[in-house]
Amino acid sequence: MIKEKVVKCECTIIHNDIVEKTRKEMPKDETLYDLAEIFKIFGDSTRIKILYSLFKNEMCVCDISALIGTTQSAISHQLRLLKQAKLVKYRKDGKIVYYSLDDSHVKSIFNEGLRHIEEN
Amino acid sequence: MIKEKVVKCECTIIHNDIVEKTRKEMPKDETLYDLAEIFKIFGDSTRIKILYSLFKNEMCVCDISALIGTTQSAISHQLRLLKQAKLVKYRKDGKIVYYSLDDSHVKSIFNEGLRHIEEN
DNA sequence: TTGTTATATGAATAGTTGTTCACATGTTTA
DNA sequence: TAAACATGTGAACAACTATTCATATAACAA
Repeated sequence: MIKEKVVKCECTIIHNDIVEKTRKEMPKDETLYDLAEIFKIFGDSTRIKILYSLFKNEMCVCDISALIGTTQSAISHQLRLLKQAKLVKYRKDGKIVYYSLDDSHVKSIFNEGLRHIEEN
Repeated sequence: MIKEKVVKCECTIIHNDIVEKTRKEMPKDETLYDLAEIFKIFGDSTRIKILYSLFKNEMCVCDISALIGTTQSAISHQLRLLKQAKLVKYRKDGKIVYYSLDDSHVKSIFNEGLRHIEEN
């Protein structure tokens, strides 16, 4: 016996019109990937805490780790990701590095998220 | 030799006033965790695509997998997560299950995210 | 210069997660 | 009833990720 099961498309398109209509309305794949990338950044409580820390004041790495209660190293690693995502910026003053928010949408995105939580 | 290095707090709080002020303004930890959980859900392109699929019409599992180009099984697993996060709801019609959006904030959150992308 | 402090970073590790595969469940149809 | 079909789900696996540890870098202080 060569093959016991017939290989078949496991899925039948039931509502072809809706599928095609929706396909045309979808943003292009690249956009959706980028969108997922940004939310992936927000999907970690350490990073959320870092961003919240910076809502009103700039802070140095040391301050942030003390505030959040995590290793300086861990914070530094996460700040690198936030930098890459253009969510924070920094300025150096001697050996101290001050980080601050670099995006105006973070607050509104967080607020929308909070509203979802509150309703559930 | 028992210990070569002296264990020390690796971090000095430099700006104690800012740290304390910020600590008081932070949402409580539980809220921040919940917030991260929601964004974690949005942080996957398959789930983003599913949610976008449902922006204008309800769709059955088969339609969604055909549209997105992923296994029915993978879609089904992801729909479970979206259900748990109360982002989608469903209705059954015979053996067909129709899914639809169950949250009014998804669109505005996505739009804010898109605005961030457009600026970078 | 030497020691100290603030921050960055590579490597290793443990934990998490998305997909696949095989199969179960439940519904419809012949 | 048996076969076909839509969907759900547990287990396994591969890929990814957050933290830790050790150490590097760079600026300052003595």
